[in-house]
Amino acid sequence: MEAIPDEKTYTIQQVAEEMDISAHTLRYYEKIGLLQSIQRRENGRRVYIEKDLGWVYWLKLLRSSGMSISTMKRYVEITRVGDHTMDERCAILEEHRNHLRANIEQLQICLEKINQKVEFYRGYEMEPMKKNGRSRK
Amino acid sequence: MEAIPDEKTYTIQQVAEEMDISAHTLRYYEKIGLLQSIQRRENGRRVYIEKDLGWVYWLKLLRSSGMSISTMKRYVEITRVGDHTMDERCAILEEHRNHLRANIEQLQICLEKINQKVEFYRGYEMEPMKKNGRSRK
DNA sequence: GTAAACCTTAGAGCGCACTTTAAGTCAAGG
DNA sequence: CCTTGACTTAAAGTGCGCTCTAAGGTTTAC
Repeated sequence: MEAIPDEKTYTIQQVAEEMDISAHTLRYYEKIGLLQSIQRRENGRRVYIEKDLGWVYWLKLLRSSGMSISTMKRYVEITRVGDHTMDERCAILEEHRNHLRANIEQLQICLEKINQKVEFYRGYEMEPMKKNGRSRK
Repeated sequence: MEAIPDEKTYTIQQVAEEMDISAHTLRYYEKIGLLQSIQRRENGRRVYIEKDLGWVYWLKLLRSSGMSISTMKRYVEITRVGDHTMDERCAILEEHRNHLRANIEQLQICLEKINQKVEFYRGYEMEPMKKNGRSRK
């Protein structure tokens, strides 16, 4: 699979440290099919190459942006089978992007309301008069 | 506890619908102490008033912005005991706000990278030449 | 009257994403 | 040789935040 003869390789611990992910999680991701074709030494130990680190990076990014494991699995699987799945890959990312945008927007609204509350408390500290009601909607 | 004589009241289902939260979750929140002093009818059924809806709204907001149940509990408990806990309440909100801001920033970075990927796919669809590598860091 | 709809409780179950455990293999250092 | 420590596996366990179930009580509509 690899054409490059002397590519830099990594042990599971090295990947864990470099990519800031636990070795447990790396094995877990491989087991459930998120990381595929991780090479092994003769003794069975995992050998990671740059391409694998690239995947770890990308998977971490998708996870941390809220994509579910099952969606990531779908993405990985169709990426594996060839270039003819570009359309669906794109569609998955676009849908995720929409969720993400909505999510960010929602969080920004929350942030504003929390800010308002903090300011209310700050005002109260200055001048404790009467507690006013909460507004909603 | 209530001075207003004819305040509008709500059943658990009405609250569930109006606030878009399940009746199960309302009971659960009450059980774990997030919703306090919900009144009851003679037959034991819950009666919610505006103030309670205000709390539901606020709790939903905190949850959806990523505050943990246990932090919300702390917030609720100190709010209950009186105005001398304003400082701690404010501190809780400020810390949460910091997390939230960091979180939003992180998500925006993710969004950008996903956008880049989408654009790469789009470019590929136009002109499928050679698959390039993933960049990281 | 009686069936359907809605409420109550305590407690069990679930889905997700890990995280840990147990039991074993292997390689290097002293 | 023996210990140490990093690795392997399958499988069990964990924590969170609900979500559902079971068994029963009450209210409303016909």
